[in-house]
Amino acid sequence: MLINELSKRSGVTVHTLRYYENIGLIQGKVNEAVKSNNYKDYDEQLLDRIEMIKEAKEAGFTLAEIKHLLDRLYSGHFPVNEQLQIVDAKIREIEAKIIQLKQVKKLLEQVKKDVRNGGCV
Amino acid sequence: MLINELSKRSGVTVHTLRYYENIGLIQGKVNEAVKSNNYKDYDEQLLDRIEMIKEAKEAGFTLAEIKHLLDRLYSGHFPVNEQLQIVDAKIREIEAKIIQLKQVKKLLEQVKKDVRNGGCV
DNA sequence: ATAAAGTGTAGACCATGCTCTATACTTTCC
DNA sequence: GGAAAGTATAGAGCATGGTCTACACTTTAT
Repeated sequence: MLINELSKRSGVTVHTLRYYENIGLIQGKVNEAVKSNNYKDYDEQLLDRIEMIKEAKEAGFTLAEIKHLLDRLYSGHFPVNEQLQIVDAKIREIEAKIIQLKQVKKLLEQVKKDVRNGGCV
Repeated sequence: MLINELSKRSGVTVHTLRYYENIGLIQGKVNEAVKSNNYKDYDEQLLDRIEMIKEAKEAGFTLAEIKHLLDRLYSGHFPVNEQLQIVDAKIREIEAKIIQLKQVKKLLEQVKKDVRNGGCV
């Protein structure tokens, strides 16, 4: 599909998709059969990849981190052990973030109690 | 205390503290009794405030959001109900983020399984 | 008294992650 | 065939959150 369709189906603007392509996060390929233009073709599978990008972004990972992770996972040139390590490391990072968030939540719940009892914190 | 001490005790650089002061996140007050300089004095309580800033930042809140939250909580000029609402809203945001992270974690655990079974994802 | 260290303000600069503009070409639709 | 819409590339601009430099002044230590 062309970039416009990818944009519509992924919900990511054409501008942003091009930005992603610039930093190597996604990649389309020019159809060699067509010589009149160098329009890029984007694979269906990119939709999954973009979904993962979105999720990971929401989870607080930088685009550089996401690129690194996806590149290695999709490359197939890395031993399973290494892939597992990468995924495990990310899982541990996420767990750490969850713990962090729970702490903040606890802190806010304390603030809530204080507000109820004191008025001013 | 002066900014250097605040920096050392909070673990935040002087530069960053000044940046925080510029955007109104923290505030020192000039000692009116001293006329030879306009060095600012920072209250002990700021240490708690800075801790909260750090935690909230880690949790993914922007400085603007943190400022807004802290301003309102520490102002004392808002009815308790409103304060509770603000805190509750933040707590709900955090809960949403936790859920998001758990989803990503699940996704990664799926990836892990795929890696184990297939080799290539 | 003088050097070193600290303080204040202003503004430049940087990385990240977009977002938009300009330019030029291609395709599509009427 | 000609306008409208789509595509590509390059580069400017923007918001956030710092980070650093320059400059002028004050305080502290020797």
